[in-house]
Amino acid sequence: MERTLIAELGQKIDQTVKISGWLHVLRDQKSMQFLILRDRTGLAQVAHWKKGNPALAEQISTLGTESALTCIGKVVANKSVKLGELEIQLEQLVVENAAETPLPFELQNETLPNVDFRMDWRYLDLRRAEPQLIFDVQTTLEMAAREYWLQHDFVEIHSPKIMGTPSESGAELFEMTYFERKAYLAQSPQFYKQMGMAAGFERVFEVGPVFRADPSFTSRHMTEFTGLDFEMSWIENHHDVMDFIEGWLQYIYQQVKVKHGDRIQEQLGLEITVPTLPFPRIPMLEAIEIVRSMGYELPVEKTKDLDPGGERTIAQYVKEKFGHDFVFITDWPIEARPFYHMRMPDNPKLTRSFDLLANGLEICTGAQREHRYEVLMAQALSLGLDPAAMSFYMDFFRYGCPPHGGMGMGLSRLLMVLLGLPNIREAVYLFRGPNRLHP
RNA sequence: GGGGGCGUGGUGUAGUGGUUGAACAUGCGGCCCUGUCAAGGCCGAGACCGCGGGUUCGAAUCCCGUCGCUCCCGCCA
Repeated sequence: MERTLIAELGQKIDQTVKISGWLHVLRDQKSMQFLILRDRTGLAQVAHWKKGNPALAEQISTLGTESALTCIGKVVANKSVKLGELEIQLEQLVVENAAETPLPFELQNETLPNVDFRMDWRYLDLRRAEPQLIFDVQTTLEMAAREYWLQHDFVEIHSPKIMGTPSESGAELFEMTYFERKAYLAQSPQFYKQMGMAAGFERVFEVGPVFRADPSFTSRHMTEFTGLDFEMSWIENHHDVMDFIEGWLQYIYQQVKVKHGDRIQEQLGLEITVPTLPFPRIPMLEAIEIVRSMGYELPVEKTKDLDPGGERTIAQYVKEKFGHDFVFITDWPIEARPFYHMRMPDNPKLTRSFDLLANGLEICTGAQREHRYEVLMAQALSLGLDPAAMSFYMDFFRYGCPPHGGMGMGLSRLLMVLLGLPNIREAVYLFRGPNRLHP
């Protein structure tokens, strides 16, 4: 017999069906047993009259909640049943995998164990409705991101995550043994995305793992995460990149709202707001002034960028002044940016770069890249870098590399902001942090 | 790397110096209940209060150390 999904039971009244799922609740009474079964589409009541089959009744009594079951029985309409006004009269039960009792924690309780304990039992934690929604949303988010990229002629790439030389700073790299040599886990696809520009792909994107060896203990950092990256050629400046990001994010929000808006409202009490275009853009030095004028005290050493409190303050300003949840902080001073960011032609102290804050959280960094070989070389040298150590990268700019720019965004950070999640651990399938390598 | 907070039955909490009552919720086990549906009722098991040391007549409670978790800062996505 073919399996029927619980959501489809309404169309099967008076038919005998097979449903499979987890024992959500067992109500074991004197003469009746009610098994609430849960599959990915919903909950349904399975009823069993004990006297009809005492041996089966005894077996049911031993079942622990969360056991994996298959039930065969007749679907009957019954107005008094609160779950869809129908129930299944149990005829046959297959215990596919009994759950031991007690469970490590109660999945359906209002109060949940702390995050760390739930991470130990993540597969059980994920059975709850909220995580199921989160990952349905993530799937839609990634799908929408891809669709938008494809509609705009991007090529998908998969760059290597094992690197022979540290890219960029080198401080936050995981080192590994690679046969007889040392190698590093990529902390960004940055250089390889840019190679796509030198390769004439014109527009590339990548969705892939990113590794950071930072011992960061916060609610928004991980040592391994999924990066959403793209790079595009023939731009005028960094505003072209921001223009693209806006449209891309708007499309993602629209898709999520259409597909999951009701569930998100129902389960998280959150109304998805599709952002309007354009997003506010504020140059960094102006942002610092605004934050100061609002009475926020930046740490004295912060003259070139904002601290997280400053970011939240500017986000609050933008929300009040423009009613917007997003803001681009643009034109960062060179001190706060890597050597490959292009500098302003009329002000070499500033770069053609930006960060994107969403509800005060940094979710994205981007820039126009310096594509002129001599200029790039000079910028690297002026920051004390050794271009020879990354000659493969410098070579990209020797034989006709177009002007280009792009950005990198954290998938889980975006999901966090989108769904108002308090901790990035809730927004990732399996969390990796300085103290978390299992499961 | 720096700082704050927390650590009590499986889980979530209460208790913050005093007599063997460490409580509550939930889960677990048993019994009861004519179909339940956030089911309900009764009974029961389950914690030497993270670990080590100290102060005190007396420590879950105060102090020191240590480990674990968590949040903030730094760093970033």
